[in-house]
Amino acid sequence: MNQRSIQRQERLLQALAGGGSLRLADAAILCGVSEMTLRRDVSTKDSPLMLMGGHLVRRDDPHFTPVYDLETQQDRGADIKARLCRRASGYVEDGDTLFIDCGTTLVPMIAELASRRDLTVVTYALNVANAVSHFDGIRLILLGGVYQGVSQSFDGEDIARQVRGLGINRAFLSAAGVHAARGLSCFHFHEVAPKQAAIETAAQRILVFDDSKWGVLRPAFFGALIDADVIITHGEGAAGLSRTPEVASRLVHP
Amino acid sequence: MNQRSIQRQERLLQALAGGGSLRLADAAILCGVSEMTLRRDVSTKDSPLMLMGGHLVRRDDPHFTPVYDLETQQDRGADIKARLCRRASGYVEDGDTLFIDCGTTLVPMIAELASRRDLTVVTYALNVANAVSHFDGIRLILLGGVYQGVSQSFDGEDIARQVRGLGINRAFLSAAGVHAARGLSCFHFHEVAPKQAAIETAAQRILVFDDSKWGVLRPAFFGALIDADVIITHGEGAAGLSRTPEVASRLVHP
DNA sequence: CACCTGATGTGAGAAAAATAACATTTGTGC
DNA sequence: GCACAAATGTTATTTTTCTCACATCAGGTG
Repeated sequence: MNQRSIQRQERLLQALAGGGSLRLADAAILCGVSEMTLRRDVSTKDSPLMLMGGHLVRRDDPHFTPVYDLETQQDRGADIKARLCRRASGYVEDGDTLFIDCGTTLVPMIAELASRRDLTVVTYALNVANAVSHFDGIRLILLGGVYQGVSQSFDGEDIARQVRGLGINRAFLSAAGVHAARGLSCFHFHEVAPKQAAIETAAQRILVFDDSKWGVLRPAFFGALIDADVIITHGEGAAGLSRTPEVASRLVHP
Repeated sequence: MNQRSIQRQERLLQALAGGGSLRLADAAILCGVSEMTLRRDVSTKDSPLMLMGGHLVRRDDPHFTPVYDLETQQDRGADIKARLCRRASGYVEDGDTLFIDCGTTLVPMIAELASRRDLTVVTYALNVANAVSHFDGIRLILLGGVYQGVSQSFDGEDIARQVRGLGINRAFLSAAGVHAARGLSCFHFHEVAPKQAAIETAAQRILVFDDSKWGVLRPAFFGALIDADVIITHGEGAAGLSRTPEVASRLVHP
């Protein structure tokens, strides 16, 4: 990718900073080049922009990334997560206050919550908050702090204290690593405090993970398998757990 | 709009809850109807969905709407805000800690910040946080709390205390109403505390508003004109301010 | 300067999406 | 069951977007 091309894309990226889209024709005028040139810029794999029906959008804008892909579907991961989440949402009851962990695993669950009444969602993840914010019927409490781009979540000094101050019925927990002997781990240390606070205070702890996490260790440990009251997973993970006597009874298949 | 149509849209809305887009063809299969039917559903004015190049996306989000529309658009509002923000960003210096108020007025400024070094942005608005989160180079501090959909911002008990605990160089303030005699007002009472805390603690207070706000009173007052060290506006507002002796010197044209 | 190379522009044709017109189905009241 | 209206499906047509091949331009090098 050449220097000018990068400059142009920087410029467009700035124009799209607040989200939104830019018609290709307008973008071409803005950059003083032809539409074709921009098409070429964007068509490289690692471009931060993509083209959707004649409009430029940020490739990482969650509003535009395809969700489903009913036909082609190499997106098995998303499909599995959706199934796990559908199962997980079965535990939610009207009036609940839910803790929803960071990561992408639990995001599909939010759509399932729309039909419930009088829910409150507590989270420290920006992507979760964005998803919840679209539902007028769900009260959203975001625990703020310093933003951590890698996990799309916030690192606040007293997030743990705030969690303890809320009456959380159900905590939905994700993990980047789940190990029969070593328990639950994640990538980032700032996630440990809120996760532990949620485990500590929630009336029910529900762990959701897909089997790519099974048998894996990540740097930051935050709990043991028996900290979860319900474990929702599939495939390898489910097989492994069912052979683990002390938690086998908590396992739920999607 | 008929009952089934509404049901279908509800369903699709849920599928898109976590953000994302859906190919029209996939959506048609999902709903068990033809593409044409969905097109018709969506083509009504008050549909929550819109069609972009064969993909369904949510319409509701304010930043879905095209940002620029160089030729056709009568989107003067956005253009003016962009100009005001470009001016406002001139006050930012490397290493600053900025407070950025809620609303849409100040969002275009964030793009301008990309070239600065070592910035920290403090905000209590979700839309501002989302815009800032795309820039790796800017540290983001989001003041959390209970989400208020109407203003896309958070209402936290001790947001004001947190603001006072931060060393804010420059506060960029928006207002829904600016009146020569009565000062600065906004729609929602929960915005008052953070705004006042920012006014109180910031080394420099920069007020940005477009002239549709001039001469207007809104229910929640949060400050006086002289609370602003710099006032960036245009048109009627600028004319009015230049006739207001005690603040005329603070006025900046874009 | 002739020559090369990479970037960009142009226009034709292919593909996809939007629209419109008309056919068919579904549902409702009588 | 019939008549009617609304909703949906089907097909054809138009419009827009995408892609490709080739022309042009700018900058460097021997």
